[in-house]
Amino acid sequence: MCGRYVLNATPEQLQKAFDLDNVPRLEPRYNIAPTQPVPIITDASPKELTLVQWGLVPSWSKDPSIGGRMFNARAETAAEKPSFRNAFKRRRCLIPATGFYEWRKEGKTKKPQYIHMKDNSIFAFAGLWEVWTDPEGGELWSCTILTGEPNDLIEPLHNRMAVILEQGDYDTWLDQDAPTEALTEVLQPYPSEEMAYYEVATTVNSYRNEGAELIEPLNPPEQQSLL
DNA sequence: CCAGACGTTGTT
DNA sequence: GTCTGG
DNA sequence: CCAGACGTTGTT
DNA sequence: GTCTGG
Repeated sequence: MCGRYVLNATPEQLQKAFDLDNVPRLEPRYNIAPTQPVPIITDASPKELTLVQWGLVPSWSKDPSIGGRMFNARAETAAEKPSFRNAFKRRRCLIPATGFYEWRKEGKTKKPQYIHMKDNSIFAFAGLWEVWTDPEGGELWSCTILTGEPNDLIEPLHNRMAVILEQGDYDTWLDQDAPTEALTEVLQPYPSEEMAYYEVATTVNSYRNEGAELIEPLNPPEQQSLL
């Protein structure tokens, strides 16, 4: 699954990876947490970044705070669930990232692991987005990250993993006319061979902490083999 | 008919 | 223990 | 995801 | 908004 991630790409990387028209200046982020604003690429405006809250608020919600617990949606069921099905049909998005964290349970303690592409390239989570309107007419835009089966790399860490899209599947995912079969086709576990992970300090546990040091390897000697 | 939920993860 | 907030 | 709160009344 | 449960 995915409850904390990293986006420290340059504007050039973002522009190139997603073929954007223009890219706003973005601070590098090493500790993005649910409820925070995140840049996404929507099917409605695929040539630009859109800032939305991470944590999908269904349009019919009475209380938008529900979004705080809607930061993931199961890929297997999102097309049917009342909270997600409309978004699954018409409001899909790419959520750019350069890495994410998983907390591995070791006895009583949880140790954060930083997972990334071996070549440190930028990638995209498969996401859904939604608009919620408050009684005064103000709009809250939000998104969620789909989860699916883990690949062989992540399987020892967790029984779920965020869905990462192949670059060649971006267009399909954002195509509002794509048939359901084509969509489920692209929601496969990302190839293990292209990914790696290592343990990091528990500093990342608090969302208040931020900075490049959060993705520094802990215990570099014994972790080298994993890189 | 109306009331109440609508979600995921992980753990038991 | 469980909910809320970031 | 983890961290942190978890409550009310009345007064400023 | 729409489905489920009573």
